[in-house]
Amino acid sequence: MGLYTIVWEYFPKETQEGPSMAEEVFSQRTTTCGALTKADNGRHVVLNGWVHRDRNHGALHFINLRDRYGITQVVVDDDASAELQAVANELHLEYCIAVTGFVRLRPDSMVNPEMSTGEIEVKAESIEILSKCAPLPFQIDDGKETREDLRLKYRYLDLRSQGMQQRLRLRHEFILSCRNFLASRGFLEIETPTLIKSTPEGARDFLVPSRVYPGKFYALPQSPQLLKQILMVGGMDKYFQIARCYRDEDARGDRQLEFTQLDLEMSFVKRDDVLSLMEELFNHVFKDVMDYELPVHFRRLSYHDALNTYGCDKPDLRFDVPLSDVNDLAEQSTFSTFKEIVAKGGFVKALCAPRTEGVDFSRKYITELEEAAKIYGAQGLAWIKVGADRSLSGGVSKFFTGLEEALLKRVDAKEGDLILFVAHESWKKCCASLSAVRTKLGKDLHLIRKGFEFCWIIDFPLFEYNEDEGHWEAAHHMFSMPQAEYLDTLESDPGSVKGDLYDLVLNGYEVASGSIRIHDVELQKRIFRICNFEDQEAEERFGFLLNAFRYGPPPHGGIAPGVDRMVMIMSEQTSIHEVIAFPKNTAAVSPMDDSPSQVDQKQLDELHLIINYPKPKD
RNA sequence: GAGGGUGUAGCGAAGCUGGUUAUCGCGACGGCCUGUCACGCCGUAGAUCGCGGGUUCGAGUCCCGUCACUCUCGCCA
Repeated sequence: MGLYTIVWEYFPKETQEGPSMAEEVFSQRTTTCGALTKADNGRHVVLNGWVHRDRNHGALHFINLRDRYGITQVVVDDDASAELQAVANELHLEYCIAVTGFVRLRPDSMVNPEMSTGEIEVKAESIEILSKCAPLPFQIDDGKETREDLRLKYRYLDLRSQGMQQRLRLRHEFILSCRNFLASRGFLEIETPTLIKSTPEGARDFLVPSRVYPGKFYALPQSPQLLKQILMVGGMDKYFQIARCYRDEDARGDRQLEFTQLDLEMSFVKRDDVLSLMEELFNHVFKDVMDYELPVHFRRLSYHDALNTYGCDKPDLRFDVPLSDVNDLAEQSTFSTFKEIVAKGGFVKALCAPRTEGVDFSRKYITELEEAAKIYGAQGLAWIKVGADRSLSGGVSKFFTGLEEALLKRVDAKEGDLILFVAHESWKKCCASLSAVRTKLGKDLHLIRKGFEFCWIIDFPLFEYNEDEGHWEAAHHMFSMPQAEYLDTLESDPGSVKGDLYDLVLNGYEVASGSIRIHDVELQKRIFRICNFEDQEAEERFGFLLNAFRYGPPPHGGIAPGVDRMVMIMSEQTSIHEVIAFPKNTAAVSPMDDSPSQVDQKQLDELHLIINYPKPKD
């Protein structure tokens, strides 16, 4: 960047056009491959870039020269010197070259309306090969899917593709727009350390051994949670940070070991202040970056309603297909499986798959849907077809005699639709399995609308019971404020306590999570105790936070949108690898540099580490 | 930790109920070509069919094991 700035300043525009100067003194780039138009006709230019296409007609030679800014057609004419012809014949794809020449208009019939530079071409006077390129391990941007591990191994080549260039640009613009907005609202960007104290907050920590203190470790932050709260105690009032976070858990398409959050925290705010700020932020950013108008306010759903209506706490609202409670109808039916589950206090829920052109609700397809439900714990998927004149047929229809109209009305079914049921003793598993069916239907029946559908999920439970460990733990994290009406019943009925918690959901992905925080020592200790941290242990692990809270902490709260996921969704991708320059694969390996790798014994010795290798499997 | 999918030339794919010389496109290499823009035309090389074992007269194809990648469950406040 600095280099080009210097060149521009050194050579004001008028002198750039003098061929002798540019040619003799500087073969430095004078313009980029996306900049030239017919207004530049006659200009003398130096372009740098890569050979994107090479069309050799013998005496006439076309080269598409590409850089980050675009593509310009370079022509080596039949009147070119023998020397220039020789260099042109030597070119191959992805050679890095410098082209000196004149901008000229293309003949009218040769204008390419597909290219922004399609009205002009550069007649080459000389071409310098800056560096050659070995035969490519895969073709860049040829429209075909290359195996991802190969793309990641040669990421530097993959990054040259138009898609990666556009997505990393979008990511830059997204972050820049967020920064600008937050700065304009008085937020300070403050960096917090990435070597911090390990605190058991949920995910497994990445640990960094201390050389100076044998047996002691730093942890990489899972989020700057406690540090940003302490910044609030420090009177910083409004803070944000583009924060790298680390979690040593198995990766997925939308989860990396390390990821980036737009972490922010505000003092003297209530929940709705945070929600409003985020709505304004994303309205600003989507308009700024994509010219996309979001609604001023996002829909809000309680956690309970989200599960009950869509079966999950991150519903994709780009299509409808709501879930209905049918316990009462199941009870009146003659289907013993349903009746038994209802009798045990379980749940029966149903949804209606709309008749869709080109999709046959065959037994085979219903089995596919059933498989999707079973992954989330359903024992089976019951079904009924709605025929002409609204008659019910197939599946469990015979058990619903006399209940036909009530059922049709409940799930809002029409002719040709398919009604699907899941029954389970657990409400969550019932919801989750039918939600999986809903999600599959959304894709298969092409129900998903274009666009961006945000919604808030609020009123989450503060605690969840951990069956394995035998105690309550924080559903979100231990620093979230219980809603005021539950303050007296925290200990007596943790399961019913709702927190001042909020998630932001976009197109079926959780894209941000936050809460109003606790800022009272005694309340914080009560939460620790409920989560099985006795005072002494809490003091050891979180003493620095509790100490800070003894010195006039302000009420505060915040949220942390995931940058990778946001940019992934904005660029219509389904993997965050597509918006990260150098991602790791699902096996936690970076195929390009082959990390993680072994280290020298000397390094281990300095860190006082002995490796206890796992025994090989028999 | 568990389940599904994939693995055939440098890349992307085809290869049927097992059958003898494993096919196509792109790329590479050589040649021709004055208006292309995914240029075109002619030719050449390039594959232990992920790896190991088994069944069989015969395995890319069937079976078992294993590895890699990938999706999902668990896990991820």
